[in-house]
Amino acid sequence: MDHKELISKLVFDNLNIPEISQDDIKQCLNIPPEPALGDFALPCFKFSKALKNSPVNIANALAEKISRKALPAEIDKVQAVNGYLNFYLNRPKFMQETAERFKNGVPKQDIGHGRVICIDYSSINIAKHFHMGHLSTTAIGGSLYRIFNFLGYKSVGINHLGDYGTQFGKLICAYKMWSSEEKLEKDGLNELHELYIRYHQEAETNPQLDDIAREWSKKIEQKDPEAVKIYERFKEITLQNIGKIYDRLGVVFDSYLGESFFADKVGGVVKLLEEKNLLEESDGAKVVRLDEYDMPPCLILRSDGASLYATRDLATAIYRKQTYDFYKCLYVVAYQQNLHFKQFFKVLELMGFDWAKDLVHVSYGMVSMEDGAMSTRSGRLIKLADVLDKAVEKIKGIIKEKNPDAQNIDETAEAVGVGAVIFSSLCNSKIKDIVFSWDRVLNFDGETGPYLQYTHARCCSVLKKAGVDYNNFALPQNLQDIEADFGSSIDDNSWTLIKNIDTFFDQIVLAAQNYEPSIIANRIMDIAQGYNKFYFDYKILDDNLSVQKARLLITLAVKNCLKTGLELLLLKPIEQM
RNA sequence: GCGCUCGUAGUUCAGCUGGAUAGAAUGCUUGCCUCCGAUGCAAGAGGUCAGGGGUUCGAGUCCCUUCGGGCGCGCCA
Repeated sequence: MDHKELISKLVFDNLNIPEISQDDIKQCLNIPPEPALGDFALPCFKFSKALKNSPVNIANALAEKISRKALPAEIDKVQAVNGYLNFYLNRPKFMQETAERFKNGVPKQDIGHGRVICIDYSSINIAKHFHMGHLSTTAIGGSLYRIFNFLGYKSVGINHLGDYGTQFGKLICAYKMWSSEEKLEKDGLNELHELYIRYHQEAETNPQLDDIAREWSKKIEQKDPEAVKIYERFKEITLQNIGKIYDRLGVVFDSYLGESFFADKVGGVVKLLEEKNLLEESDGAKVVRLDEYDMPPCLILRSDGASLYATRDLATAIYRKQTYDFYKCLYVVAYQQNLHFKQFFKVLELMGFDWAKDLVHVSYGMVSMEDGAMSTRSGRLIKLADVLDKAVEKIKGIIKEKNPDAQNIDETAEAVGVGAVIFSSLCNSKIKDIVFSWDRVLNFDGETGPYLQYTHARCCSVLKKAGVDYNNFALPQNLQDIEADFGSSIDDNSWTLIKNIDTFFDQIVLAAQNYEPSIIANRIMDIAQGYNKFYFDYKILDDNLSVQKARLLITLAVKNCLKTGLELLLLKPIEQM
């Protein structure tokens, strides 16, 4: 029986209000703001009317009545304060149970039962640099991918490549005029980036360029061998470059089917829309009216008959449902596109697909620069690779300074530097906008990734010193038969720490429900802070082996939470740094 | 103009279905390594939870309204 169940039963048995059930009482239970006020509290204000008495008197009477009989072993005492009925758990017992429960890792429940979660994330554009604006979708999606797998779902990562559109005609036009395979070979994505910028500059004074570009676009669609060859080369260069970044970030994809794949599959969608009588002509274009739902119409076909973003998204969603039979399909895309997703989800629903309700737009805030939005076209952007490199370099300096004898400095600096950047992107609510700042992204003090990794390494270090084989969760011989004594480390900090560990799994579930990795980030931050204070307050390797065993078990539980949490946030739980 | 969204210490942010004295981190000031990793720990200072109404025994949290920032609103994605 869990504590809420136990406590609500205790109260129910002593409170005689016919219209209030044990379940109602359970619902009312909450957690006091600080440990000094107990572990669970029942506000008695609601009973005031029924009992025609003041909340203070009710709480006092309940406390007395409950305390008169013997309390269950889990509960230490019951106290009434200002109309609240406060319950105090037995700390050593609870700490022991929790630490034992987390000894072999974070205990898991299978909530997913293998159901498929499609996650459309990162979804980069061909021929463009991976810049800071792309980090959120990649980090959030990559983290959700791991979170859902952890919970027993089957994640399917989809990189819906931006590989379709008129910009590729422009790029080929620019390539033919100003570039060559030699230059591509040498400068790769940088060359493509420069061509893109140059094209837009020159097109302003030379409108003929757009005509040539349009020709090339048409040639790509008609599968003209030369156009396709050049275009495929652009794609190859992009994927090579960005693959390196994905490796560094630790994100994976199960599919790279992009827009071009779906561009010639929109016919079926249009036909279906016509059959359902949803399509309407308007100013030469074909639209689905959504007035009834307080939304502007959803554009399906341009006046020249070409498909649009929404059309291809409809085709893509149908394809994904057929291919993966997903339980949910997530789109990790910035909030600018809120309306687009609302519209396209609604259109799918109107088409009669009941699974439209399983599509979720996971929207997040945007990253901008101090002087405005990032833009590839104008060349105002900050490349992620540069940020990662700078972070790694700075970390390397810190390690060399503080821990000159460290092993594998390069490897460690890579894990910590990259981790710091990822963490900065995952630690806040995803909806918040971020103004990029070098100072902020390169600050490693306080609530940062390095702090978490440091704390994990610190745990490993103590455990190792004590002879704990933490990879196999085995205590050393000399502690095996000793009874752990938790009684000597039950202050409020240690207590809060253990309670944060106790509910760690629930937080992971909450993070999944809200598609919000920052919930996990906040929790492991609390655990790390609590542990660092614990570490300072107590000697882990106490001479008294019973005490030592208890503290090692707490350390192991902390380590396991940090490891799992870090991994779910794409950070590496390194063992020394 | 309409719609969505955000507004909490100087700054960046937490704050579970409404609950007790609003919490961290970072600036800043100042302590702590003869002891398990000082990338650590602690103390001080810093708040009209944007303003105003309302619902409630109780509002940072819910409702209305004003102000301010961001985003979106037909042939881009």
